[in-house]
Amino acid sequence: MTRFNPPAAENVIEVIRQSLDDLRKSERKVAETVLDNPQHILGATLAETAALALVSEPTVIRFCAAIGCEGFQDFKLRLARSLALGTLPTGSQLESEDTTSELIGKIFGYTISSLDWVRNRLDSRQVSQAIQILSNAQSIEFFGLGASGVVAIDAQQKFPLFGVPCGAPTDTHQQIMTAAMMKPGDVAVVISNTGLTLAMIEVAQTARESGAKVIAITGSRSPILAECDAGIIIETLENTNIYTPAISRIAALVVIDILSAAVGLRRDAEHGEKFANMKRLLLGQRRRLQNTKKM
Amino acid sequence: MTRFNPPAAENVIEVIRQSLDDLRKSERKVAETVLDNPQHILGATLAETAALALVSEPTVIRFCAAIGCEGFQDFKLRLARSLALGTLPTGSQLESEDTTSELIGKIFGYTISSLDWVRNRLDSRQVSQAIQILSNAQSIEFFGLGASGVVAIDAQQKFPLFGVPCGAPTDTHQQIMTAAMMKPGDVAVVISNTGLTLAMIEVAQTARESGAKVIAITGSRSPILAECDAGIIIETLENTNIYTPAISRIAALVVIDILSAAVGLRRDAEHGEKFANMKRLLLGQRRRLQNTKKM
DNA sequence: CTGTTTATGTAGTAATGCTACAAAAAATAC
DNA sequence: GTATTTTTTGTAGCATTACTACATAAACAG
Repeated sequence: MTRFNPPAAENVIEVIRQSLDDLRKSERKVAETVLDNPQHILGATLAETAALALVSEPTVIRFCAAIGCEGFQDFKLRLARSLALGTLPTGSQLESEDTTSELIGKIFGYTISSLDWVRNRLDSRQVSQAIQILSNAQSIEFFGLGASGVVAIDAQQKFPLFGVPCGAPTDTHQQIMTAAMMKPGDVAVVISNTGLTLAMIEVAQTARESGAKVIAITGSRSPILAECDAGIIIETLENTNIYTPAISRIAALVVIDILSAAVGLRRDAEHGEKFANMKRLLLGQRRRLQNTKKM
Repeated sequence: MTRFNPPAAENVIEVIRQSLDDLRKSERKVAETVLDNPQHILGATLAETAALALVSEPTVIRFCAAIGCEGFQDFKLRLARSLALGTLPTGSQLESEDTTSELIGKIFGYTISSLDWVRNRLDSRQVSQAIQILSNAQSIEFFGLGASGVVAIDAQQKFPLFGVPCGAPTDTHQQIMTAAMMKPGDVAVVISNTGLTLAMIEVAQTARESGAKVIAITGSRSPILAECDAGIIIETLENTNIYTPAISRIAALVVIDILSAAVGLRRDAEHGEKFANMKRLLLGQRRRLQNTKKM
């Protein structure tokens, strides 16, 4: 009776992909048909789906049961939910005739669905490894150029909140100097979307030679990983359109959020209380700025 | 026959809310029932929904038609899609026992649904106004501190791609100086999540006195708006949890994407071709960095 | 090759969504 | 205020749809 544990679904599409091997031959035909064009299945009826997969209707139903759904209807609902994110960017080619509302919808939609895509491809083991290293860091330096430089600066603003002193030098000379001055116990986080930028590869090498641990955050399985102790790959869907928002930097910011939250939670017991004060100090800063104003 | 133009749906829940006034009495009962507990309707059948709203089944169907759906099934699918975003953050309180996978899921989920929230509350007229001003700018200066400073730097990296020279001074003294040196035809974009930071208010005033147009990007209907020619309010849901990702900076980046894309599209005819070159130059820059390396 | 298990399809059933029509309510005209 | 039209809502029936019991076919073991 029991074939395998029914995967408690959240993202059906992902579940189907993972269950592919456990399915029977004709059930797999259904699975492939669904994966091939999920959007179309949404509009289709049970009979149509069966015809499309060249199987009988009950097989489709058994397929639904196999992936943990109550029935075909339930399956379609879950599918709709999964597709809500993945579907958003359809027809999101920006056009100069677009109204502002359309532009807002398209760019937000594209950003949201891209983030979903990134999430599904993020390797939690890579992230765990990075957290492990960061948790034990005495100090952290973030390195990046261009858009990745923005991410580095952002990270440098977040981590101190959890009791880790850190920096983010912005120009290549400062970066190499800082990397050269690092010492065992320190951690260097090198951010490079392409992973090809030579200046960044060099920073990674230098930091490592100085005895620091090196973590890379990059957009693909790129050369820079060879110079690092841990690497987080943020896979974004390439989009050649000029006006397309650069999703990689936003995805990287979210990863920074994850890392800082994880490190923060680990240090919670020790530094948790300090945070409330920090926030009050920041508030005070805003007041004090008024007095030091006119240069 | 024709009652009102059927709203081409995207987010059904939003459509329902907007259509409330145009609906008939008993259709509105259905609408309210759905809005009251959309999650429950997803699992319900047509008959159940009708019973819950104390109306007949055809009324429910007419309701579906009125909000632009093909029928009850179609309505449920669209509802599922809308809810996919809105439901994500449930139970996303971060806990120190969370596994890395859970952490990733929660933070991405929170970010995604927050962006959806922001999108639904963004006033396209405010954005249009900002686009209008930016399109005519001779040069643009972005101002921000802390997390907003990161956004300013990001913006300063994007806009030049579309033919607008710009800057983003980072410390308060540079900011005031730059603001004081601006001239008619220039545009200052002042980014402040709180909208209370005095240094930023001052920058806005100074820039305006210099004859520049001033645009504010802020988190609420805040005092800084009084000093500006246009304002974009990015409403984010406050979350007091320490480790919660700062959604406002990410939302602001998306807004920057929208603004830059819009301005870019407007200048398309003139500057569109230049972009391809720009990208090639950037690639070359990566190579050249190797030679200038060792300080 | 035979018996057993597993996988798939056929045929029928219950229920679901939908439509034609009628009743009721509201609006308008006189 | 009544009559007539228009609009709104409900009733009853129909066509489809999803699903289930059973039978057949395929795979496998001995």
